[in-house]
Amino acid sequence: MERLFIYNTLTRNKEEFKAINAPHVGMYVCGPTVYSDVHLGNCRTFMSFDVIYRYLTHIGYKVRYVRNITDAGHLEGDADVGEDKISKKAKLSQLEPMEIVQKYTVGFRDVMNLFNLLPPSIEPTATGHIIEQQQIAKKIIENGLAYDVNGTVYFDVEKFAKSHNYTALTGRKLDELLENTRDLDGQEDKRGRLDFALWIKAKPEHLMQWPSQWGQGFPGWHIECSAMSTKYLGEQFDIHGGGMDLAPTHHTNEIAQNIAYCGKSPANYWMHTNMLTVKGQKMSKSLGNSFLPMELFSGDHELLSKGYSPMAVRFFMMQTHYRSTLDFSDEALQAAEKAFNRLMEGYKTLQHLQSSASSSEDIKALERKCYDAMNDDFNTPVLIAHLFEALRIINSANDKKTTLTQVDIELLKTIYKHFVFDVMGLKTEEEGNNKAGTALEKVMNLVLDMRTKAKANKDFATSDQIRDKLSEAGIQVKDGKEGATWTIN
RNA sequence: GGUCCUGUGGCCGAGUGGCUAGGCUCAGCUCUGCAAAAGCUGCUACAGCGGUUCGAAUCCGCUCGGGACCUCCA
Repeated sequence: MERLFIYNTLTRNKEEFKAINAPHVGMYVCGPTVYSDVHLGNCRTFMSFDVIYRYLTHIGYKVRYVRNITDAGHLEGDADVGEDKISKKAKLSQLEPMEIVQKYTVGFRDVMNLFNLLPPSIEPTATGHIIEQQQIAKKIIENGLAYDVNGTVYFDVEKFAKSHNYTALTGRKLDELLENTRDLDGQEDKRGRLDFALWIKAKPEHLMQWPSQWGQGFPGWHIECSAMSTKYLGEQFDIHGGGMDLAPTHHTNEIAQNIAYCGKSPANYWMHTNMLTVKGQKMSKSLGNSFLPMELFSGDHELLSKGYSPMAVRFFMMQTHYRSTLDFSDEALQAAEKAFNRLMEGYKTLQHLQSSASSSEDIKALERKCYDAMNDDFNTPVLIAHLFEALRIINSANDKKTTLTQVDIELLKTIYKHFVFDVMGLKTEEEGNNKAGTALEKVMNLVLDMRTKAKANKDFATSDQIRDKLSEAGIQVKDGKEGATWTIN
């Protein structure tokens, strides 16, 4: 198996990946809160973990990938006192909370599908695990690290910090956190300013609430992940992931909960993806600078000159390492779209490449470089650089400027299959070639054949007319050594 | 204000001590009836100042700029 190195937020270092129970790997990623459409920033995180999931699988691991759906408990506004985000939206829309959940869950899955993300092994919901969350809260109280005040259960951070490193994930100093935490209204019940809720008492008008030993209420945000990761992956598993913005609060609290619950820190490797930015600023709903996937596909956005296909966008994201910020712009998207199309054209060219007795290129070494790139903390930009080297070789061979044996041609096909399609999850756009596609293929062969004859007769007026009219129709003719080919622009 | 990250050529974006990333754009050449496509070549950068070193984009310090988190957030 490949030697894989992963950057671990816990140690701030790249470490060799060792699975607890190889070849099995448990991976938990914090999923979306389904109270509105997912924006592109969210998509980037899930896409990054999709590649991680795909690569782990590709090199032979059996991965159980759990990504939750947060459909309750997530608060609007200030910590622990606001309304449930989903309830709030439901009231505005005159809908049942679960209608909101259903609508945006379906929408989320549709978008993930368009971006060609593999579905996780398990996609559990917070509302489906109320009992488990209550049990964890109860156990933490028994262990003396949480307390119940008027129907709300708080985690005692300062008490926990006496015996454990509360800030292990971020390396911050507890004193500084205590100093810098603001006073918030409605939290008089808390003993410490860093304490957070495991279970929250519901007001009568609160739409989503469940009975508990502390009265009617709903779960705090962080506890759902503790409950679901423990249930499906065990008290300790391999990888826990999420966006970088979750590390200081959500993940820090999650680790504290797990330790308080069972004495064990849940994951060995914590992975965090960086933010998608617009003009240097984090894309987020609250800043109002977010893009919806559909706006991107249609081009219906003031910052876009045109629409972009899901695969062009996916390629765009792959060009940047997951731990770097990625700035989103029309210009960068156009460049990515072009590069992506060229890469995909290369695959077509590869299908009818003629072999030679010997190769002038070392394809095996190229394949090795691709693995090395991915083994180095999933470095897709470097992988892409190598794939463009492969593309150059393919095009050169097509121009008869380099030679390839049949074995090397097959190896190039394997590289494409493994890295472009399986690992990066890209696919050709015109999938689903139906009857119309086949018919077009035949028509184009006929038209290009006629043009070739016209050229042979030096009837350039006719051949140019065919080329120009096709161009107007969005079909580009490319003359090559072996005759003409075409693509739809 | 505190903590942390970051500043690469026209644009996007890898790279952490010596050996040209890559993509897009632009210019030239080859091929071509012409064009496109493709290939080749060129534009060879590392915010500024100082230091460490035989040698720094890469390490250290300072200055300036950008960002994240500290409050819901992928």
